[in-house]
Parts: sequence; C-alpha cells; structure tokens
Amino acid sequence: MGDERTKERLLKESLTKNESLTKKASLTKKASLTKKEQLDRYLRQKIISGSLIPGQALPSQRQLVDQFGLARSSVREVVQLLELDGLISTAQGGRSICRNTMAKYIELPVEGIGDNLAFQLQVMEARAFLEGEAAYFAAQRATDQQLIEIEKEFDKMQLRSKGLTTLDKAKADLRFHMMIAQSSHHVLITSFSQLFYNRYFNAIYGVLNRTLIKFGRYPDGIRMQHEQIYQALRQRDPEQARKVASEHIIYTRNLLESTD
Amino acid sequence: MGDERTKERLLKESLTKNESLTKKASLTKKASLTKKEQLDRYLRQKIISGSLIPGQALPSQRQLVDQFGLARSSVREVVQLLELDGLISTAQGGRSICRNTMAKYIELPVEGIGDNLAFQLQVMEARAFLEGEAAYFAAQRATDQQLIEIEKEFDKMQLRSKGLTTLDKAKADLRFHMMIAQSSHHVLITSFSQLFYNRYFNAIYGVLNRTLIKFGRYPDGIRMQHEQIYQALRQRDPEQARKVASEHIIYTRNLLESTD
DNA sequence: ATTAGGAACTGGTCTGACCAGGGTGAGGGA
DNA sequence: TCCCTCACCCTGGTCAGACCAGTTCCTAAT
Repeated sequence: MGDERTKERLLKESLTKNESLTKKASLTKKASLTKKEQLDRYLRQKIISGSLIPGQALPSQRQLVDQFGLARSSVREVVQLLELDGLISTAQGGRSICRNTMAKYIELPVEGIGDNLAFQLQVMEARAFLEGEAAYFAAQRATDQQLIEIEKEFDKMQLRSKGLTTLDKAKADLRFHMMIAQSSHHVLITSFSQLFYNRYFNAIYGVLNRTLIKFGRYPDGIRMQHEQIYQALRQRDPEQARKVASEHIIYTRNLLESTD
Repeated sequence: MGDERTKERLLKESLTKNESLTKKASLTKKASLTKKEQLDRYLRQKIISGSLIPGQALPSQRQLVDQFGLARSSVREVVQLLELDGLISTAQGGRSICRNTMAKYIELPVEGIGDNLAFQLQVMEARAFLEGEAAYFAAQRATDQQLIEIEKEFDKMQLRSKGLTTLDKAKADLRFHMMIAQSSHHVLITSFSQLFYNRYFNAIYGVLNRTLIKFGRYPDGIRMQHEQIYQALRQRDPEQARKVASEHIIYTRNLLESTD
C-alpha cells in the first residue's frame, strides 16, 4: 500500500508536463473530477468538437466562475493551460478567442502569383469542393441566429455591391462564404477554410478581377446563385446546399476558362 | 502605425503557446519586463544554470511573493508555466521540486543483468570518468554548507558501515557520490548522475557484492580514498579531487577484475 | 535510537476589490 | 446617410487576505 502510493505519486509526477487535467484524471483513474478538471474537459470538448469555432470567443472568465462554482484565479489557471496548448488566445480586455489549431500543422503550398490563370482555376476547383461540403454541413447544423446573420450579410452584399471596389467585393464574398463555413460547426472545415481563404486571397481576388474585366460587372448568375445557397441552407436541405454551392464556384470557374 | 500594432498583436498571438514569458518579452523587444516576466526568467535561470539542481526545492510561493512583490495568484500562474514545461513538479503541501529535465531525452541503454562481470567493469569505468568530473567541479563550486553535509554523510558511512547489509552499503555509497554530483552545481552532471545511478544500480550493487565476497569486508583502501576525496573538496583542489575520485573507482574496478 | 504527535510550512482554493484594455452602441456632425 | 467620437460596459490582469488540506520537521517520550 505504501508502494501503491509511491506508484501513484510517480505517475502523477510523470504527467506534470503538457498533459491536460482531464488526461491526468483519466490515467490516474480518479472516481470523480475536481471542478478544475471538469472545466478543463468542458472547454477542450467545446473546442475539439467544433462547438466553438476558430475566431469565436469563449465564455468569459466570470461566466465560467458562475457556471462551475470556481474562483476566478482557479478559472484563470485552467484557461492558461488551454492557452499554453495553443487552443485559445487571450489578451487583456479582449476576450479569450478560440484559435485555429490547424494553423501550426498545415502550411498550404506557396501561392503562385495571383494572376496565373491555371493556378486560379485550380484554386476555384478546390473551393468548389470545400464550399460544397461546408454548405452541406451548414444546412444541417447552422443555428437559426447564424442563418439570420448569413441573410443579413447576403443582403448587405447586394445593397452595397455597386459602390464597392473589386477588393471590397472580393472580401465581402469571402466573408459570406466564411460565415457558411463557420455555421457548418465542423472544426476541420472551419479551420481549413480560414487558412485557405487567407492563403489564396490573391488568387481569389484575381479571379474576380478577370471576371469583372470581361463582363464589366458581376455575371448575372452570381447573385441568383448566392440566393440559392442561402435558400438551401434556410430549407435545411444538405444535398441541395452542396449542389448549388459547388455549382456556383464551378460556374464562375467555367466563365473564367472561356476567356481564353 | 495601425499596421505596427497589428503586427505586434499577431506576433504576440503566435507566441501564446509553450513560450516562456521571458521569450515573449525578448521577441517583442519590451523595454522592461513585468514582474511576472522577471519571476519567470529568475526561476528558469536558476534551473538551467544548475543553481537549482534536480531534486532540490524551489523557494516557496510565499517567499517569491515577498521577493518579487507579486500576488500569490500571480506567482502561481508563473509556477504553472514552469510545471507545464516540465522543469518542476509540485504537489500539495510538498514544495515545488526541480526536475531532472534530462530524463525525457535520454534512455540509458537497457541494463544487462547486474551480475555480468564484463558489464559491471564497464559501468565502473564510466563511473570513474563521471565522478572524476563531478569531483572536479564540486571542489570549485560546493557551498560550505554542502561540504558540511558531505562530511556528515562520510562520517555516517564510517560509523554505520559495520551494521549494514550489502544493499544498504551500496545505497550509502551512492548517496555520498550523488551529494558530490549535486554540489558540482553542474546541471548536466547532476542530471546524468541521477539517471546513471538509478539505471545501473544493480550493476553497482553487484560490484560491491563481489568485492565483499572476495575480501569479506570493504577493502582497506576504500575508506581512505573516500576521505581523500573529501579532503580534496575541502581544500578546493579541483585537479586533486578529480584524480582521487577517478582513482578510487579504478582501484575498485581493478580489484574486481583480479578476481578472475 | 526510534516513534509518535504537534507545529510550522507548504501548495490549493476562495472572496472581493481594483486596474487597464477592448468592444459596442448611440448620438451628433458633415 | 455615413463616419467619428465618446461613454459605458464588459473583458482580462493583478492584488490582498483568508482558509483548507497535505507534507515536513522537530521535540519529547519510550
């Protein structure tokens, strides 16, 4: 029994570095978790499950105090663990933000110059797949509030599109699609979309630029297609959402290819 | 200047995971460190420099509160950083202990069975080198208090040696040599010695067992050699300490070899 | 010399307060 | 109608002091 306690202590000691509180608890077979361990598990599960998406704020420390009956110093110690694991970032006054944990594992290939047509076409083809899947899951999982926000963004895009520069048009378009990605509540799709749009913004902008030069304005079908995407989300039709989101990008791609 | 601030924030954000506070401060070129950063640097330097050796206790949290003018919750947050980096381990009521950070990088070769003579001779040869270097640095760096402790341990070894089992004799011998390693204040020697003695304890015990079987007691020279080591430390004579410590092990090794 | 008990010291947690930075919304002016 | 500024509220960061629970050390008794 002394040996048992020694084993227990040595095991705990071997676990002191970079192990979450919940992993320690499960390895030492504790019958129940402390409140700190419960909070640690709760936050990690929200992040890993996609319930919290990159860019979203965590509940505030004071909210977690109330919710878990912990002191703020105890909450802060748990939050520090997550921050050190790279799951969140905090800044004074600025809320704790869920991080894109994919960022440190994936370095998307160095972008070719943004105005290379062949490269732009490939970026569009990747978008077709990515946004189709995002729309599929968004139709299933978007909250009602998220659908409202997407509609508002869609309306804003329409109302403001006349007065925008090409750069602003490109940004608005990506904001719309990023909102769909986030409402998919799929942590891999959300994370990858963020990285993809950031990395290949120049190519995406170049696509829009070429298109506007050829047609002088947004091609007629684009607006209707955005609306179709939105309607498929609103009707909670995953297959339809995937179909129209993917076709929207393929349509734009094919318009572009025909400029040769 | 907005861009400057954005860069600063992005840099800080990229540093939020597994970076010590002092590294963050140096990368962001801060003119001065916060008290938490000062404490972080102070503790890391004590550990990395060997000023604190594996197994030794850190100053208590309350002592650090007084010393740095920080709140205990702030001290605890810094201590948690070190714990997560694997530099220390803490347990309720039990002090914060400096860890052997070498342990996770080095797996000494699987020990042969402890009673293999050829293997035992090699372990002794490695000891000769290791303990010579330890004595060399201990002669330079041991504190007066450490010398007193070593003398007490040496005296205890003499007084108690008659009544001890072979196992206890082996343990006492290693305790003596481990104290010398620790008083070298050389973090690599201290760390490696701990790992080495733990790993090869069976071989070291086997050496002593063989020796006692052949002679019926400690060979006459052993006691005098331990005293010579101690005297060289006390006289702060590094070359002499290295010489007698190394010769002590070689002497024992050669006695053993001649049993064939 | 050993063992047991108590005191002191340790880490862990809590309560409540205050400081400093960021975000949001409303109102006013161009 | 849009943009800018200001104020308020919410956020994270830090502090002081208290209490709980575990460990260590010292002293006294056997």
